[in-house]
Amino acid sequence: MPKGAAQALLAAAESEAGTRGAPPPAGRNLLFLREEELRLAQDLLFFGYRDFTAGADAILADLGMGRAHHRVLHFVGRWPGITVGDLLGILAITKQSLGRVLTPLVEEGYVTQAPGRTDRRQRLLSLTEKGAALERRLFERQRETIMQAYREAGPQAVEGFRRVMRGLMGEEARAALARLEAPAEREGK
Amino acid sequence: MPKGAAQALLAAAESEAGTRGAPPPAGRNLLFLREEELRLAQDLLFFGYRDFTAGADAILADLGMGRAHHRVLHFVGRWPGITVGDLLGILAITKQSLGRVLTPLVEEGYVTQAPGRTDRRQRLLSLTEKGAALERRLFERQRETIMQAYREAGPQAVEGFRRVMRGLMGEEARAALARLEAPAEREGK
DNA sequence: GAAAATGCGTCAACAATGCTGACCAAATTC
DNA sequence: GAATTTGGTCAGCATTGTTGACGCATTTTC
Repeated sequence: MPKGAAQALLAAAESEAGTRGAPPPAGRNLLFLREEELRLAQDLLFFGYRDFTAGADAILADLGMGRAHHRVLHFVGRWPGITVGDLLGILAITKQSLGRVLTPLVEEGYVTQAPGRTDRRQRLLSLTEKGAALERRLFERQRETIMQAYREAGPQAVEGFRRVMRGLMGEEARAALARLEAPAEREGK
Repeated sequence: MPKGAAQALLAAAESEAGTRGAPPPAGRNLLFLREEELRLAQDLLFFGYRDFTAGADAILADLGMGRAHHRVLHFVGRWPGITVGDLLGILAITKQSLGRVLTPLVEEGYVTQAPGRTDRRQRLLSLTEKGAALERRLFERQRETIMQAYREAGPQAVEGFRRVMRGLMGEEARAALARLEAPAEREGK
């Protein structure tokens, strides 16, 4: 597909998507282009996500862990002192599924649990040094992948990537992300 | 970390990401900002991909299928007449894993197999009407998600999204994607 | 202060989707 | 005609998700 066509395609998609109102041409062909564009997004997400996770997966496999362990390490590292309930909310899995990876992580000394100060039923989760070290190792691996993609694409593309990815997320994920990005209000509220 | 700091962090990351050029401060701090930026990418990919697939997953669950079935429907639909070997290459899974979803899809009339014309060992895969109908239903569901994200983000962001996602992919995935996007040379080569 | 709700853990069973290893049949290639 | 390639299948295993049902400690509510 020549570059000009891609540009036209974008413009057409945009105009039909609805801001300005230049009446779209042909119609049938335009519909095809739009569909092709969206199918490309499916492809990109499949290949991109798979390869993004591949590096960390390899490290984890050596330790007898899986992607689920990484997620716990990632989000506990991102939000130290998080409660089990909040972690369940972020991951959107069941307590049993989380338990299967969290319990071993605690037993093997990657994660610590501390009783909540205001509510002693809670187990506030944090990474141990060992856990932080592993998380960092996994991060460094993914960092390479992301940095390369960011460098190749350029800063403007990065901003666009962020905007689109945010748009793909549902309400709950956006809320969770907002909380992750504003780590101020943990203890208080 | 006080709220102001988080704001400053985001702003700084933004300015470093690129357009305006106030020279970035400290350096140690700058390294930290870069890391935050990359961790955000991890978050975005996790939440975004999960929610992107959620809609189709729900439809599939009703039919007793999973994401793996969808992938087969998607890529067979995208490349009618694909051989089993090529499909294995695109999905990057084992023959056994593919067989577990492909065989039922054939048996239940979603996918047809035709012996290759030049090489009769091959089974050229295509969607039946039933298969195309299901694939379309799944596509329509994801289309909504993507279209909304694209609309919210704007055409420039879409281009950036594509560039970054491409950058995340490894060599093999890029090659596979290139073949998918240039569906001309199927039979011949 | 008793009752209800909440936070967390656990046992048991099941499903989807990866994997390895082994082996077979048909067709093609050398 | 032997070796290779393409595809299928059986058997077993691991990860990670699911329901459903309890149990315990603690907090909240009446």
